[in-house]
Amino acid sequence: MTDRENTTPAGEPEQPAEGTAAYHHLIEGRIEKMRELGKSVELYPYGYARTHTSEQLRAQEEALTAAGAAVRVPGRLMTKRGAGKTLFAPVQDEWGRIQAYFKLDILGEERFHRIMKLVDIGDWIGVEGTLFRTRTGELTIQVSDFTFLAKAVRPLPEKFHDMNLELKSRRRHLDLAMNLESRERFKKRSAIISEVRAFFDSEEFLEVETPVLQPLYGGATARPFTTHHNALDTTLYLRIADELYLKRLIVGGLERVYEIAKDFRNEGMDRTHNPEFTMLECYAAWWDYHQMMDLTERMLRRLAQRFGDNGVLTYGEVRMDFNQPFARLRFMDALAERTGVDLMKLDDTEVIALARKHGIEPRKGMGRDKLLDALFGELVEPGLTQPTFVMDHPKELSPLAKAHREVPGLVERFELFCAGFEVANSFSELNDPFEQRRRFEAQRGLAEAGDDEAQPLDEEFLMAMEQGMPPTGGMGMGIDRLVMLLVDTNNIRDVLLFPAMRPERTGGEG
RNA sequence: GCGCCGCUAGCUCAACUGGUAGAGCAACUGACUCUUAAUCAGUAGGUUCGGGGUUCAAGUCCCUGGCGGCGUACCA
Repeated sequence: MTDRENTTPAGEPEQPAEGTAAYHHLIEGRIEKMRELGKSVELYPYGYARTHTSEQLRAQEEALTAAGAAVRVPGRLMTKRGAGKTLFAPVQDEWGRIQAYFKLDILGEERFHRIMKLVDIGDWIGVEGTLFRTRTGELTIQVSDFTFLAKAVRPLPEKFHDMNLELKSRRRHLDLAMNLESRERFKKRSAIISEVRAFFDSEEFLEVETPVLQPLYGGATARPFTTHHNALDTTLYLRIADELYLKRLIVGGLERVYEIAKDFRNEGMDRTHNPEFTMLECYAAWWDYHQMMDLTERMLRRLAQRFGDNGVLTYGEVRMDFNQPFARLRFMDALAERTGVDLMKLDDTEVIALARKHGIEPRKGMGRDKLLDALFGELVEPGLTQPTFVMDHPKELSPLAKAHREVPGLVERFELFCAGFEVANSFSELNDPFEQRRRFEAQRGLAEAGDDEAQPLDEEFLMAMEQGMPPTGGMGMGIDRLVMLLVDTNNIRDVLLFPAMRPERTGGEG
């Protein structure tokens, strides 16, 4: 939209600017009708005594019809199909639509004129009457009376073309009003998150909350958002992960904790990345990554059974069967298989050569292990369509993971891949404070070499670990990605009610 | 970041090698007492994203800025 739209402040619709734009004429016309309507009805009443939702009417049709029961249903007027002295108009509530039938004979001149001429598409009304089926078989309310509930001064979008993704994302209220499948998708997101909570509750995890505003960020490799606290006159960061605080709770003796919360990462946005996103993290004392793997598998299977087709999910062209035991693949084995080389035996220059051979140009600050990770992303990840655990990653990539109990240079970590993208990340958590300090120091080395995502050393976190952290397994899962998988979309904006958008402006300076 | 494509009525979109900017829906007027993308007749609605340029003439060509989509790179 342009600034034109902003010249009609919401607070004073009585005095629309004398604009030349047609938009004003549409709004002016509606305001004019509202004035007329205001002479006979309350324009903004305080509530409505509903007896049924549209969904309940369908479910209880037989009983309601037999009894000739009067029902009262509020909703939004979606279209008007007038035929002289009658009017059919579907009324839409959260659960769907119910058609209302207005008839001059029944309503009388004044009320019929009101619905026919003064109530606009988009307005909210409550209809009262009895149920019947029309000649064509549609369940309909024979309206004996109706109540005006709220005015739509601004018209809704046109009804039978799809809005584009930008409009849907920027004006989510319109998307939700016009597209019932969009509503269903977001309701499903809610149901998925509820199910995740139910799962963790059943596994006897405690849901906790940790700070969003942190004096030091950590727990992931990413650039943070920075803000300032006035009273303390200090810099604070929006968290990039919950990890370091949740581990302090483990130190404190809470043995199983989880958190579902927003993380913030100051990086590029695209089809699969939003600057703020919802993360699940969980930690369990006495567990290692094998038990976390089992937990993750149980959780995904439960979600696939509830939200998929008996444990089978369809994502684009891909069918994923979550009933079968998930594949388990070692990071190095997968790379060796795709490259034909045992990478453990290569020195650094040979790794660089191999990366170049596969089109990966080493960037500043990219160590050997980051190159391996890039190679993995390039060669292996796209092929991981069925649920697959990738295990035992190089150490440098995972400064918070415990060294592998058998293979030097690796850590006990897994990532879960489905449909080619990462769904979960987990490790046997490092709980040796001396080793943890050395890992932070190594990260500092990376930072000095130009890696601006390297993790800063967190002295307070180390202090907690020095006071004794039990053996612990941890796991993180991007909830938005999970929802994308379960609702079968490849765009994160389809699963975020209000995805980040560039602010709208009225044009450049020239 | 980079590359490609796009931005025209409230919404969805047309407009040939530069030559008077159109349609459907929405709106307005009228007809119609079982419609459902209701139908029929008529009316109105435009700073063609902003700025600059070339030209007798620019929605169209050039420059520049804004916003979006897709691809690509990094990250979940």
